[in-house]
Amino acid sequence: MLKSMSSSDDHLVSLIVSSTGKSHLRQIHAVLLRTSLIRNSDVFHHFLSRLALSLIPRDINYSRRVFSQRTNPSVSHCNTMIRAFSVSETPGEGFRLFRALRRRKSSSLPANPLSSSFALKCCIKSADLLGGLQIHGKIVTDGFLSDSLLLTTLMDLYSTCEKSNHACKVFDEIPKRDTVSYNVLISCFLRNKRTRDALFLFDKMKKNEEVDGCSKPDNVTCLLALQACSSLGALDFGEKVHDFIEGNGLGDALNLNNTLVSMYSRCGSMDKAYKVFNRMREKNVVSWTAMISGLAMNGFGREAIEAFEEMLKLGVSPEEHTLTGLLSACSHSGLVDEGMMFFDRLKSGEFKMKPNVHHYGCMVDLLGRARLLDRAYDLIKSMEMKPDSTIWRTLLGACRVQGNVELGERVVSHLVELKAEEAGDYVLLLNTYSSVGKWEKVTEVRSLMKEKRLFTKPGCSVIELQGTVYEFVVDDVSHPRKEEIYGKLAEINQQLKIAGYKAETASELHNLDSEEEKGCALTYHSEKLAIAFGILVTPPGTTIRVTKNLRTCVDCHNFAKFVSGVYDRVVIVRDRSRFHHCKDGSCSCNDFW
DNA sequence: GTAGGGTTAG
Repeated sequence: MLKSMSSSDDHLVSLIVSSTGKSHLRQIHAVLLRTSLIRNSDVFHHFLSRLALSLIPRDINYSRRVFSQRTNPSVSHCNTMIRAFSVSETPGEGFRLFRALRRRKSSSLPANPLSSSFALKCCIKSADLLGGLQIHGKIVTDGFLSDSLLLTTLMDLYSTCEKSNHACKVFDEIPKRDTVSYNVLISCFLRNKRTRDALFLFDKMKKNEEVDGCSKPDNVTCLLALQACSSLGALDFGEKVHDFIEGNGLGDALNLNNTLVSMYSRCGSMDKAYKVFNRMREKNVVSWTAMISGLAMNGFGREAIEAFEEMLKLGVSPEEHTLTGLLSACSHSGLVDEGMMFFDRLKSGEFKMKPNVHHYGCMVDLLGRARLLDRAYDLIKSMEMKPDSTIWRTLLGACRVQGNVELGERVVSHLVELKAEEAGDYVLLLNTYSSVGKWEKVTEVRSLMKEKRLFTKPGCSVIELQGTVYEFVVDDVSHPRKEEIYGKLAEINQQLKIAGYKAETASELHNLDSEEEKGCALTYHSEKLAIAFGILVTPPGTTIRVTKNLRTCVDCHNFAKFVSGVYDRVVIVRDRSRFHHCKDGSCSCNDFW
């Protein structure tokens, strides 16, 4: 049966949907109440939708009031309200409304997949796993398990709640998986640190696409895959994604090109980053920032400054990220005067922004490297905003390098105050003590760490060979070729010793627990294992690229330098904060250890 | 326009 609507209702509806602003809607509301037209379900729904969803800024209180005045809301009315709550600051209310709706046994309101969908959105917004599990139960009893869209939303819920295994199970149950469901799972893997699984899935999509034709990677997939490559430093895989982008007509997408520039930089391949950047038909501030930050990370400080100046010349206004890249370029390349000059210009308002916590962080790093520790401390104290733990850690790192015990202790007390102490902080303090021979203090810190039950994060290094990513941890024995790898490492150690390499493990107490247990047994850091594996399985002359999750230590840094000379290989190690391009026995980095 | 799924470039 077609619903007939009188011409005046029609007029009213068009008035509602074209209404602008809250006062306008209030007037309409008054008319609706006066004429009793508010009782008309359709008219009411149009009004509620406009009020709850289209009006910007939204007024959830007004919507809630209007909704509660309705005596017999329909499923659609409830759905609109649940949806409104899902984008409000009180998503929990949406979930409660859903539960009330589904509990109303006496009512004849039918189960509706959209109710579940909007309620899931509410749970996603508030990361409410329990609520999500309840909705999942309802989806099963309501018989909605064949609804792919609904299941995709459910996956997103599990992803948000860090339950990637649940998300995988739901994915397996989706009757018809398409590009979006794959993308949700990939983003779930990225969010939950299952980066290698994300790449595996990208490959699977490409293969499946030939079979079913509806899971072809799109620009979102490529963006996610490139992010995965960036975080792993997986250059070969990144190039495969790049080829796919070019081969499928996505080569002009600005966001993809910007991400490509960033990916190549973060994989240590500045020439490829440059190539993409230069070929871009369209560039925005993000493109420039990606380039500047990439140059900074790889130790090309002067080039980063040149790029920044060229950007200004072209009339592109920098953003906060741009300045972060620029200042970090100065600090990483030891360009103290330049860094200070840019920071002064930033403070003067020339770039139409105020320095943020990241900008201050770069300056603390810069001053720390310039051995101006007290100035760095004063700078932190002068900040308008509250210094975060990262900024204190930067200073702590500088204290360790320069053996400044007194300031190091003070910095740790700030971290304690912030309730942000980590094992790594105490390791830095401990190393500061040991660098000046305060052994009783070293023991004290060790027992303090035990007392506080602080454990160091395991170091992990990855190396990619022909698109496959291999992962190593300290003293890794999980690799099938472990004997060969350890054999190779022993050989490398011998060769390096001849060349003058001396293991330097005393100053870096990176692996406290095992070191104590094993006495003086040899401990192999993950990056050494990864480098040895690379030497073992690649032909002579091949560049070795290793990515590490933590900062690399002095010893491994020296190890990489010597390997580059003795084995005539370019060794590129990316650690948590920068690149070490080692060639002919020396490193591009400016870190003075 | 009474409707629902993924991305937040640096």
